[in-house]
Amino acid sequence: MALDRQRIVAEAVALLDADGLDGVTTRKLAARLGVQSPTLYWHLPNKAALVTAIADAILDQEFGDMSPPEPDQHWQDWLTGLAERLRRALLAHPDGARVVSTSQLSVTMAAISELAMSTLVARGIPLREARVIVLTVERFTVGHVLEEQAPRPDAEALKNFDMAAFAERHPTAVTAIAEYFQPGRTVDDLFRDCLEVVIEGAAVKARAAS
Amino acid sequence: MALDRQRIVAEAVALLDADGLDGVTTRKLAARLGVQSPTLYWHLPNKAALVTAIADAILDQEFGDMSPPEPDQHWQDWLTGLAERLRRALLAHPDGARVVSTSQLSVTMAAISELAMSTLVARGIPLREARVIVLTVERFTVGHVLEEQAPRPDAEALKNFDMAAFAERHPTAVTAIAEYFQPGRTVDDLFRDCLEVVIEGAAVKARAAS
DNA sequence: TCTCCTCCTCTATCAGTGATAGAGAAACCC
DNA sequence: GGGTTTCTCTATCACTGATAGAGGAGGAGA
Repeated sequence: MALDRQRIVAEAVALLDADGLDGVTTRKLAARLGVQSPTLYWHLPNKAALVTAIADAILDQEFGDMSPPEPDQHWQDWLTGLAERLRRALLAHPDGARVVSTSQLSVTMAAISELAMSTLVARGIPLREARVIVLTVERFTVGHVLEEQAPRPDAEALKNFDMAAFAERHPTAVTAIAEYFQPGRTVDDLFRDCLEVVIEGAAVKARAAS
Repeated sequence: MALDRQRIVAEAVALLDADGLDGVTTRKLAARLGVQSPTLYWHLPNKAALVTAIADAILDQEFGDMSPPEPDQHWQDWLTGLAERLRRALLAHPDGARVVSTSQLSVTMAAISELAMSTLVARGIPLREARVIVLTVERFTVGHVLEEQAPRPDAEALKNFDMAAFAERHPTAVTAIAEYFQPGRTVDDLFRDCLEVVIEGAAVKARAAS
């Protein structure tokens, strides 16, 4: 079982799943691979490269097959599906959004952007607007999942937190969150609702420009 | 010059400006304050609390005065201004977006959300839609600035990067970026264009719901 | 067969990180 | 003045990413 880049990255993803991004250390990763930690530096220049490789692996899992929309499918629906797949990819691993937002220049992310922009252009949307729309969707999605995956405040922090005072200062926000906890509603619905805002705006912009 | 929480945070922001988030270490911060590093732990429970305090300080700088819109101002324009102020606050310091997205439960961020949601509700938008719109704007903005502040790939990485092959694989994206570098256009314009997409969608949703 | 060379992994070590234990000074209260 | 609280100190821990440089294993060529 030779040690190569691919095996390192696969094990790094497993370690990410077990211990989160802060748990991905060169020593723990090396131990899992039955090797000493400096060995990794023969295969990778540094840890940032490892994180980028993890990001690509995470995205590849969901975007192994990337296809443009069917001819009869609205680009809005197709783009919505793309954003939902991106979110699914990020949620599939602890700190997934942090990993992808930390990584520099993921080739899979670039491929996603290329496919999305060219698809929109093929539907008659001018290049500039296509880019603006795709960037908006991508950055919103990453920002949203980043928040979804933010660590819940620990018990200690909650004990020092005056919920009553917070509710008094932020009545609208607190009521809104309470309203959201209606039976049957999940975090997926919140994302879908927010994404609809973005896609709706994209449709308006596309109509205005083409 | 007594050492208190406020002075610690102020110096931490100065250190952030000088060395970036990774440069904010307890030892360097303590040295700047003329103190030994364990002293900080009497004033702060841990480093996460420090980062949250920095996030609040950064946001406070731009949102010291928060005011609802003038009676004759469209909420769309007011919300656009709010998002632009948020972006300005994040861009004002290195890794500003990373700091805010890392921080848990910033009170200033909560105040911004409360003001924005209550403002939209006051304009007749139902609570649920108001929350969805505000969350979308906030998360898009953080996601966008996070990308804006991502470290540029270093010279070493660029040398191993085959630009021609990349352009061949991603013709639309590369052309779109080139188009963006027209004289007179700046990164501010790109943000404005993307934000317009979100706000336009928000207007559509608001009309449909109220 | 012997030698060289490249590939890959090793040991040893570095400087730096967040954090804790516990001593001790200073200031304030009774 | 004695006791207590408030704050800062020294010493140390376990752990991090990273580098230098030794050395083994295997193939290539003489």
